[in-house]
Amino acid sequence: MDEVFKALADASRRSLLDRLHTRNGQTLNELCEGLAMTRQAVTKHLAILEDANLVTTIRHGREKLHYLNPVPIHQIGERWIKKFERGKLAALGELKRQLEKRDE
Amino acid sequence: MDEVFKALADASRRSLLDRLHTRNGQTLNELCEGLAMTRQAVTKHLAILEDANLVTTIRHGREKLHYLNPVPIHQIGERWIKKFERGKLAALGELKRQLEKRDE
DNA sequence: ATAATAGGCAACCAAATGGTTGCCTGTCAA
DNA sequence: TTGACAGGCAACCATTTGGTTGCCTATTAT
Repeated sequence: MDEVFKALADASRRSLLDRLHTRNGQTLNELCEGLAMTRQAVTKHLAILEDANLVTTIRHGREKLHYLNPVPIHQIGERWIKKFERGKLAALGELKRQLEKRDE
Repeated sequence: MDEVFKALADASRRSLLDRLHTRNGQTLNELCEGLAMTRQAVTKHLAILEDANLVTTIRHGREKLHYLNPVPIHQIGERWIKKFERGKLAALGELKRQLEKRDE
């Protein structure tokens, strides 16, 4: 889980996920197009995404196709974010109370 | 949004949010209890959480109370994670197809 | 008044991060 | 078969990050 959060912390990596979300199964060079980064930098980002299991790759001849794996993202939502949904209203209510009694 | 992702990338910071989730409105020293970190390290983490608007503070005499703000977490879920929910099954189906034809 | 308590500020440090350049390997097409 | 293309490896670099120690300020309680 920690690896996923760390992988998602970088905007370049999130935009790579976005690119795979709009078109899945791209090669490294395709993913590089239009980015202000060298191919090697993108390789490193993709490696981090792969380690976090957010991207799966398949070699096909000399090409390496990259596929988005949405499962860890889904798990962050289910296992982590939902925990903070419960009691969200309660927390906000408490915060409001505190803010109101600030000038005591 | 980027600040929130960056703030959530660190396990210590996530555990501080957890602590505030179980008991809201704690002081700095309370949040330090039992952690293998100096008070100053915790201060820095809390500052990052505050910059990301994940924590709000209220001075009360010489004490500074820390309150969890669950809104940015909720937004990550709504604005970002949900985007990847759509088409999740499609993506997995495509991945499965690719994996199956791997041995051609 | 004064000591204890809660927190803030700043300098410093090692390690991790995000990026580069240079070169090498494997695969495909002419 | 040989050049072009897709990608991999490794060394190197600057900056950011997560942490420390030392000292200072403000508030509270005795």
